[in-house]
Amino acid sequence: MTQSWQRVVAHADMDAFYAAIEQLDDPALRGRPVLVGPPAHRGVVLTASYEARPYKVGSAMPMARARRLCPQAVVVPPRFERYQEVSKVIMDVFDTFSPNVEALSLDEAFLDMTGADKLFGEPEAIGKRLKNAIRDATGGLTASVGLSGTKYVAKVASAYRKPDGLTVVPPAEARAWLAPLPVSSLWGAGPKTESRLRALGLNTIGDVAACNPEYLATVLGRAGRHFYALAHAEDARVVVGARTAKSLGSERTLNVDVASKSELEHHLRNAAATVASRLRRRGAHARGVRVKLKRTDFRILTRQRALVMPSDTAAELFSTAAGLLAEFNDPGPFRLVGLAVYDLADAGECAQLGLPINASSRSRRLETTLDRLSERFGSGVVQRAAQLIGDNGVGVAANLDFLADRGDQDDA
DNA sequence: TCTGGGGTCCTGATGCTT
DNA sequence: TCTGAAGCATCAGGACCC
Repeated sequence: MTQSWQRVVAHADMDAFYAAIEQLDDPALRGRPVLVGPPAHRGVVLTASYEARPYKVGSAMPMARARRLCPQAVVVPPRFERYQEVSKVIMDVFDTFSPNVEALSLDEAFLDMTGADKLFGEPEAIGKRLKNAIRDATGGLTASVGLSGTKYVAKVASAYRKPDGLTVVPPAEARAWLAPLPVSSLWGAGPKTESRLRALGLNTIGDVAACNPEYLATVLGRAGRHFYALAHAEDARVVVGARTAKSLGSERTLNVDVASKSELEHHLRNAAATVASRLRRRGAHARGVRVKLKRTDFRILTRQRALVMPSDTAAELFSTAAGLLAEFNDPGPFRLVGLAVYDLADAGECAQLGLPINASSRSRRLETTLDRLSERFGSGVVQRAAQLIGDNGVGVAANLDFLADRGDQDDA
């Protein structure tokens, strides 16, 4: 009975989302092990279909290793635009169930279903209707759904039976239900924290619940108190609807490790163009720029700098990033180059702050042109175009516009 | 054996201001 | 004018999530 439920939280998680879409779109892939991931030398599996999982293949596994474990698997490059399209369909379904939906990623979301029993029935009925609605709207994709009184327990419940699962955990039973699960099921405890907990003799969530909270706090700091609360099925976090991004970035693992300044700048210039384009699409400006380099030993180095004026132009992001590049006291080589912006001012804030449009109309037009070329031809062309524009402004832009319209890469 | 790309949040160190 | 403490902001790195 939902009377004993102060809140009803549902968590819906699509099963092997990317791989399932590939199998939906290509009947020849159905029933076969499918690995979605970059076909390039360096890369990891984004999603493995359930047919591949008996071979111990899973997400984040190096692609080379996955292919060895499951040589008969079909490797499919990701099609993010298609996944976004299907995600939109699923999110629209969620919106018909609750006015308060918190998307966590393309394929999962929390739904606050408190008070919805009159409309949809008991929690179990809500879960069944939600799963059926997703299947109907997508043409056959399955989701696993968990329902409980808190976000944390609903999330663990959705992962409890996969694929195509439905698990309802009444709040009164939540603590006992969590107790036998491994500590790795604590939300926020990754491999490092799991090792630390196990070293303390804490192997299950029940062990953590029985532990002295002061001791946990001493050992793990604030996270210790957080894990203690979760182990007691206490989670006051509410479902939050629309959330705004706090940072955004673009990074690339390079095919070949790079040490030279000019090559690093080349990659930073491309990243700046991508990020600036995304900022403008959102009508946002950034107040800071961060550069990230990954050494060949996988150590990550970062340097950041606040901007004098919030900006949304590739030129300003790049010039700041290039300045930061000089601050790394490491000769490299590096396997990854990234650029991110943080402390974003959205369109409303920009208007409130009376922010000038940073780019002149001329350079703004050039930037727009580069964005169009980047989307159509890739970053190499952008780089070349940026060099050309350095030589000859508006006339070059006009030509690039024309070429972009023609879709003629060679001429560009 | 070989480790992505997009993010968020937390912690400790450091430097500035009062 | 100098000095130290406290508070705060910023930065770099780490851990985590999907």
